[in-house]
Amino acid sequence: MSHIPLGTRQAQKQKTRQALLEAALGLLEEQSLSSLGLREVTRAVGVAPTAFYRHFRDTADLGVALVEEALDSLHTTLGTLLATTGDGEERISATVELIAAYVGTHPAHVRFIARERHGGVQSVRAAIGDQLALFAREVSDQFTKEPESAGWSEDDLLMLAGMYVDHMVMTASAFLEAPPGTEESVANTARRQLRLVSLGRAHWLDGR
Amino acid sequence: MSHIPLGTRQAQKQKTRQALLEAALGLLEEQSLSSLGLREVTRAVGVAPTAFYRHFRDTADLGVALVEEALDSLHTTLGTLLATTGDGEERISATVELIAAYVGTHPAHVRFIARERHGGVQSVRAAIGDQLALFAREVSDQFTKEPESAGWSEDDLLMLAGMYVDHMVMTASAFLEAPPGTEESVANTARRQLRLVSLGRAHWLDGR
DNA sequence: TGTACATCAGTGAACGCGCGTTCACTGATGTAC
DNA sequence: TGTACATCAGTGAACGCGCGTTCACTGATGTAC
Repeated sequence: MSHIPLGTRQAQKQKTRQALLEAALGLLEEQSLSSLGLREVTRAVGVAPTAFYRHFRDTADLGVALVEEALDSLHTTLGTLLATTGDGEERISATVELIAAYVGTHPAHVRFIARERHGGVQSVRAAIGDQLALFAREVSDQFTKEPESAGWSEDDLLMLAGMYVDHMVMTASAFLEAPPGTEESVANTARRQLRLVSLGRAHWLDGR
Repeated sequence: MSHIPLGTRQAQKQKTRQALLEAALGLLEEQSLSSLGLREVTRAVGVAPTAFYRHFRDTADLGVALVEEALDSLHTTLGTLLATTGDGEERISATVELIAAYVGTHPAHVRFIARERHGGVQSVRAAIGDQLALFAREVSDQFTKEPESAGWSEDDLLMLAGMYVDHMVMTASAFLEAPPGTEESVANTARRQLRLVSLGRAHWLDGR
């Protein structure tokens, strides 16, 4: 956030902190945060175990920091998505391609969020829940501005936004798990699901 | 499954095995399978750590057994759901109430499935994925028999069934996380989501 | 610019502890005759 | 029914190991004058 040039000492501290976060993210590819050890992380970075405490209270604390980092990058992507307008087929395709691209550039972040969303560490679960609720709120605010939402209650728009956010996380995770070569099938399913929700949205007020 | 009376020895072995599974399920309320220790489990049951090996190779193996147990009980519930017919509002309400009831009677199973579906243990993730795919297949077979599905491709029905299965798991998990007294709000959201999907289904073939 | 002192990110030794796994065992249950 | 032997679920001691945490430390960076 800050663009004030940091002193050498602070800059080095940030670098170590970032290295710890990245090492942890790597180690979390094949385990859950709940079993991640502080010594594993420092070993991967090449610092003494005790250096960990200069940055985080424990691995749960590091997890919360990872949530912020991961969802910050996702937030940027979401902004791109909301900026594009139009509802039809081309927007659906663009959305799915954006998700695929995000998974391509941030696979470890996606894995982390999908895994720890319902994971065994309460504080991390709460942090992810809060962030996703904020996303849903943003999506719903965008919906409010669209003509398709005329006549919708605030609650219903939030429900719809929540479905899109959930779908985005599920789809991102599906891309991640997809065996090489099957990504197009995941994309195809994701597009049809979005089409279905979009149709539901279009007829939501049909019976008044 | 078997109703042949077991010998005393085999019966006792089954009892211990069941106790290990139940103790593990309890311990998994506040951690992930990835960090569950074999000694924790045997300690909770009151047997020697080495007794564990008479039943499971390791905790991942126990996890796969838990998947089978958990999804077997869910399968029964799903059967009830598929047996009831009709599409409108009353079926939606019945579905959501059935999910709520299931969470009430099997909270630990729900937590386990939601947590480990994207969890850190590959074999367990695969087992859950396989079982949920089977569920989707069953739901889709049921859809095939319904008049509302006339004109639908097999793939599209499977996509729809998958959305229902995913929604069921997400809703069950939401009930679990819901602070006491807020269950009705979760139920209300779940019903509106089902209504949206149902509307999408009704208009799927509108443009041919 | 130079000097004296304060700060603090990272070190490394040490600790007690619980882990997973091995092994030879025990004693109740099961089986053959 | 009784006896002799086989099976095998659960035991308990022992092991080496990596864990999280504490503590006093070092030495580069930052600050006051």
